[in-house]
Amino acid sequence: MVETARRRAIEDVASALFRERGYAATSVRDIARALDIQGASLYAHVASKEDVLLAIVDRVATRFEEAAQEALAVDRGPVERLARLVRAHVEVVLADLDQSSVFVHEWRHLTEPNHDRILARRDAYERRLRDLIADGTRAGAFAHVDPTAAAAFLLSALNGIATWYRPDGPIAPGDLADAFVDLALRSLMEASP
Amino acid sequence: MVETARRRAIEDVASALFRERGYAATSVRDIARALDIQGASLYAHVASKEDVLLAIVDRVATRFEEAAQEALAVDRGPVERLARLVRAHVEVVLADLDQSSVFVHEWRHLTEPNHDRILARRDAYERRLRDLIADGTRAGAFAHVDPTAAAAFLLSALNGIATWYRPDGPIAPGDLADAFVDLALRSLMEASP
DNA sequence: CCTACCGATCGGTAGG
DNA sequence: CCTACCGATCGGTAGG
Repeated sequence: MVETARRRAIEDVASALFRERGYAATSVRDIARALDIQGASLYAHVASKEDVLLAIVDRVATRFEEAAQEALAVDRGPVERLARLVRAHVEVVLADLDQSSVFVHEWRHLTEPNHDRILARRDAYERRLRDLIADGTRAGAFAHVDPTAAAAFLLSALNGIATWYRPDGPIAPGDLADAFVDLALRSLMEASP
Repeated sequence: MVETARRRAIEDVASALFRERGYAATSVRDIARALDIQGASLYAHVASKEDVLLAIVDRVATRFEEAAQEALAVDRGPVERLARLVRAHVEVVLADLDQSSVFVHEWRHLTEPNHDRILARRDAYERRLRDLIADGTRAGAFAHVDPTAAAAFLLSALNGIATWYRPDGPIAPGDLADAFVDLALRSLMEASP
C-alpha cells in the first residue's frame, strides 16, 4: 500500500473523524462522504478500516520515538534530559492534535498482531521515561518518587493535551510547552522548605 | 426507571465492557450475554443503551462533585485545599476503575441533552480546580502558572489513573494516592533554589 | 472511482 | 425474561 496523495487525504479526514467520534463509531462511509466519494471507492486506496487506523497510529508512534531519541541524545543531567523529553513530547502532540488524539485513544481498537506491536512500543517509551526518573532520583536531582507512578502521572498529563487543547483558545502553543515543562519538572523537584 | 438489583448488575457489567471495548464497540447483546440473558430481555430493565451509559456517567459525576465538596469544606489555605481535592479525586477514581474509566472516556457518546449536561458539570468541576490554583498563586502559595494549563495538566494526570492503574499491580492504592498528592502539590510549588 | 450487492450485526419493538 | 422480528447500517467484494 503506497502512500499516495489520496491515501494521505483519507488518513487526514479519518484522523479528524476518529478523534471526534471514535474509531468504532466512525463508518467507512463517513470517511468517504467527507471526501465526496462512495464508501466502496475507499477500498481502491486502503485495504481495510483498520489499515487506516494503523497507518495513523504507527506514524505518530514513530514521531514520538524519533523526538525522544533526539531529545535524549543530549546529556547534561537528568533535569535537562527530562525538560527536553517533555518539550519534545508536547511538540509532537501539538504538531497534529487529530492524529495524536487517535494515537492516544484509539490504538486499543487495533486487532492482533497490530495491537500488541503498538503496545510494546508504548511500553518501551514509558520505560525510557521511568528509567530517566529513576536515574534522576538516584542522582539526587529529583525527589524520591515511585518512578512508575511518576511516569504514568506525567504521560497522562502530556497526552491529555490532545484531548483538551484548542489552538484557537487563549493559550499559545509555545506558552503551553513552556508551562508543561515547568509543571513536569517541578512535580519531580523537592519543594522549597 | 427504578434502581433494582438487576439494573445495577446491568450497569456493572456494562461498565466493564464499555471500559474494555468502548461504548460504541459494545453491543446490547454483549451486555446481555455477560448476564446470561437474551439481548431483547435487557429492555425489560433499561430504556436504551444510552440510558445505561448515562446512569454510569451521572453516578460518577455526582461522586466527584460530592467528594470535592467535602474536600473543599475545610479551608486551611490553598496548599491543603489542593492536597485534599487531589486525594479525594484519586480516591473516587480508585473506588471503581471501570465506572471512572467510562466517565472519563465514554461520556462523549451521550447525545443531547445529556451530553451538554455532563459537559457543563465537568466544566464546573474544572473551574473549581482552576480557581483554587489561581487563588493559591495570588496568595503566594503556588508558583506563577497559567491556571488553565495547570488545571488541565492535573486533571489529565488524575483521570489517567483510570486507564493505567491495575489493583493487582505493584502499587498499593494508598501509596498511589500519596504519590499523586506529592506530585500534584510539587508541580505547583516553587522549586528550591 | 462507480454501481450493485453480500452476509452479518446493530438497537430496538411486539406480544406474550 | 423469552421468541420472533423489524429496518437500518455495518465492513467489504465483484466486476467493471
